[in-house]
Amino acid sequence: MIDIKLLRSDKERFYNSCRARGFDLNILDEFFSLDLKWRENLKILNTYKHDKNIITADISSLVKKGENIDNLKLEVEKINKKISLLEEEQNDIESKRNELARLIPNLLAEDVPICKGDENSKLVRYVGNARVFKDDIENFREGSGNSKDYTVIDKKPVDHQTLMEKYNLADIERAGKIAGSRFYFLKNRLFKLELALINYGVDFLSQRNFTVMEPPFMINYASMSGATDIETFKESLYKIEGDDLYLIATAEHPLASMLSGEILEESELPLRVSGVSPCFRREAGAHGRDTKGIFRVHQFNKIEQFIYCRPEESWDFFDELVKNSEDIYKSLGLPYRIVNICSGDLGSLAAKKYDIEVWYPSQGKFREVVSASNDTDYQARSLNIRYRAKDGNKFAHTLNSTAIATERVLVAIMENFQEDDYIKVPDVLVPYTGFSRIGMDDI
RNA sequence: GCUGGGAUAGCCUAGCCCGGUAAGACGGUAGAUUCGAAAUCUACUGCUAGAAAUAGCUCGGGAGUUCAAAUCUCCCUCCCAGCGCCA
Repeated sequence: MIDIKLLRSDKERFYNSCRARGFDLNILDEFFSLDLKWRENLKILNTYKHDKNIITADISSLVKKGENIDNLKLEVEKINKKISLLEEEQNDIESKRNELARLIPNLLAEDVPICKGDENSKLVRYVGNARVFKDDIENFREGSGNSKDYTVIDKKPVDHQTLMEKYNLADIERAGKIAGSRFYFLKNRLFKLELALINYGVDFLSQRNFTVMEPPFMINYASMSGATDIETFKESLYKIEGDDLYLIATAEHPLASMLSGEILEESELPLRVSGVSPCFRREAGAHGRDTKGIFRVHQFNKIEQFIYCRPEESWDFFDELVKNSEDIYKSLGLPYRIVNICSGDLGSLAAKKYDIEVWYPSQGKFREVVSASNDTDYQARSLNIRYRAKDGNKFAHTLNSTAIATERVLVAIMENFQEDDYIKVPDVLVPYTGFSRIGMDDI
């Protein structure tokens, strides 16, 4: 949620930011007209209530003296009628106004590239040495800023669903039978590789001062609505029938709402927490995209980084989050690029977002594996997360970033490290898997 | 799931039975005092509207009774104790 006082006092900034995002400016106009009416009504309402308070105080003293109060009662009754009439209108205006306010997105950071659609995000850097199929060279060079760090391969790389079939690593069909499309059974060494990835990620973040934890996989409406936006409710979230519970779409949701309503000591900040959880997503807007395999599924596992910090430090911690994630992909030996996501493609909570995209040889494309956002005070305000500063309580800043979305990374490992009759396991994972290859009939 | 107890401001706590301006410690900020600090004293110390004076709101959440609700009634959430069930 944006700062309503700031919105009133610095309209131009919000109009510019919203325009760059392609946000409907009529919503801002409507907000301001409702807010004006709300403030006018509030003034009137308060004078009514003041009048009433004076009379009830009189009644109180008359009652003590044992005198008659019937006339005053009638007067209060009249005022009460006026109050309840106006209050009804005011509540209506207030809830409409607040609903609109909740739609207004965070202010953009200054270095966010401006764009209308999606394809104007800016390359930050490319790192690694990608295996690029000879027909995909142009794609690669365009996506990597004309990098020369790649190796051409003449044989078309096999896609992950074929590899999973070949080495007996998943059962998509039966998952479809019992749950529907976009589900999977992970089997054998692919499943063990996932466990290894999770353990590796947990150790990795633990060494970088994150408190690692397993959060609740379901949270209530109040927490969810504070942690995310309307769009996510519509597109992503599963609701539990009969209970006030939603399945989390990322560990960010419980990690953010964990401290809702709390006031932190300044000395506790920064607070680095990490959550490992399954993520449940309806993928309502993704019909027909990435329908094969385990690339885009309704349930996947993810290790998430989350930081609460003081406002003046949040951009440093944004860099820290990106570096942590980047180091993970470097250590796995996966070629990736980092992209500064442009204004039109940014979620409403984020002031700025970097994606890390790994090269997928069979697709001949960089695809997202990490999303790192600085939500500044937007999320903290919705969740009422403050810290005690010298000059009063202030909203903290919150940041989040994927560390490892395991299914996406499994696909990347299979595709990037495929050999003719096995898949090579990244060296850093071998201590966790106990095997260095995935081949035929391996168990 | 059952029975009982509880939730008051940053924190601790009074008020509840018996309805009438939410009292008091602690902590925090500023000032006085001091060479400086401690101690002491004074003021301020939630939210909303307002340039301000000021006014309104605020006792876990919601509804009701009443001229008037922290206080009475009903519903809900969470915490504690005991019992029951359970991986």
